[in-house]
Amino acid sequence: MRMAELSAATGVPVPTIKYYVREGLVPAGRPTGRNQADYDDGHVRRLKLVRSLSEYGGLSIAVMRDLMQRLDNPEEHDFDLLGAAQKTITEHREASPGTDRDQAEQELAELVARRGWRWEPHHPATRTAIGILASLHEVGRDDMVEVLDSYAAAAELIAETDIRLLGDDLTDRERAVEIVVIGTAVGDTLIAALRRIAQATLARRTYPAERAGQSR
Amino acid sequence: MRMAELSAATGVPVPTIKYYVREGLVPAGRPTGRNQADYDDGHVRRLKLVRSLSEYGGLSIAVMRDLMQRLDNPEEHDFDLLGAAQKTITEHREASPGTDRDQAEQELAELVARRGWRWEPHHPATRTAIGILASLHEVGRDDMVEVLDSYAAAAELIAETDIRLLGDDLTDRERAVEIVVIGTAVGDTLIAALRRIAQATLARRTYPAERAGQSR
DNA sequence: GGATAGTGGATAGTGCTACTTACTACTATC
DNA sequence: GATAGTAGTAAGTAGCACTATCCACTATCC
Repeated sequence: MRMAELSAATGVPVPTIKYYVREGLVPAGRPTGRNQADYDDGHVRRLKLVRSLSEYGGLSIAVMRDLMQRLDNPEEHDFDLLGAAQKTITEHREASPGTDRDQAEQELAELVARRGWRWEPHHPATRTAIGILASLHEVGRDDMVEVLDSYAAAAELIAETDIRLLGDDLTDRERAVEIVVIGTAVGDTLIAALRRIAQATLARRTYPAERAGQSR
Repeated sequence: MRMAELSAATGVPVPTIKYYVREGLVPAGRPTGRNQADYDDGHVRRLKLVRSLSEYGGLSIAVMRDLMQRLDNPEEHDFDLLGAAQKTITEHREASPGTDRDQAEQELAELVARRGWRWEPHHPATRTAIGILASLHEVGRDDMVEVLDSYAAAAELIAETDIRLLGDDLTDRERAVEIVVIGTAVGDTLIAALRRIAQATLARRTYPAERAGQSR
């Protein structure tokens, strides 16, 4: 397969493919001559993965490069790989200074204890959650912190599905990482979309007729 | 309150506040002289809202300007406002051409019917969900589409909490929009974070010891 | 009462990201 | 043998979210 065919098979413009190869997101083709190379289904697959992660997962080129280099490096242990993959796509944003993060941290720790989850204070997701809780207090939305348990129950339901999807077969590295990465990054967007659709329905049910939280 | 105090109260640098005022995200101060103006708690509050939405909600300046201008316009009907707010923060991304969107659309419509939700084919969240489903098929993750019902059940749980939070009192416009906007935008990130924390726990339970999907 | 730091308002510049364009020397194909 | 395409590389671009600099003016401290 030549580059034009690769481009046609994926819908990604040729210069963009060149850019991705340069950035290490997609492996180079197998050279067949001084200025000719051969691409295969693996390239098509990888390219579609990159597009999905970028379009629906919102991952940056730099994050994806990290991920793909880990994936292409056979030295990396499989289970570290999955954990690392999960952490890589969880960008940690520290709370703005001046915020009361201690109270938020304690609230989250208590929630984690109530649910019987593991408390991992340095996990980027933990740091993000703490930042959000602190931020919600700042903005005066303490009521949202109070219903945290409801959100946590839903999150656990989602996570159970995620783990079920991963299954037992972790022998295919590329496949396993794909499951984790797509499931997590694209899954976030999917869940957000489903949430909005459900919201629209429930809003109409709660505030019927012209009172509904819907235009028109 | 002068600009330096407003900056100190919110942690937002003075030039950034000026930029936000220029962009219409924050109303100008009440002028008290040729080059002096007065800011109050409303400005502090608005500034914190903007920061939260940007930092944790990932909203762009342009989207927030839209939102804030709606909020500051007394012509807008309250319930339209809420629906519009929800749609504004849901960026719709159309599927890349060449993808089989018809099949994905039908799958989603069936899911919506199974759950008794309203089918709103033009809602941006619907369009996004269709794009994701098509994309998942493209990447060969059909198994993820199969467990859609589990995700939808969790999404409904979240949406029920959202609506409960909104409550009955929709008289305070700014407050109601804040609830919807923060709840939705920041809530997405919060749920994503909780999901990852739950995943880490469940992964360890499913793949114990060194097999856990966690590095160290 | 005079130095100094700060003010609102405006324009221009910065750093970053994700591509695009343009170019070169070469090659497959009609 | 003309033409379109190829790999590889360097330079350019568009958009975003600020940030810096400037201006005439003003509040405040010593």
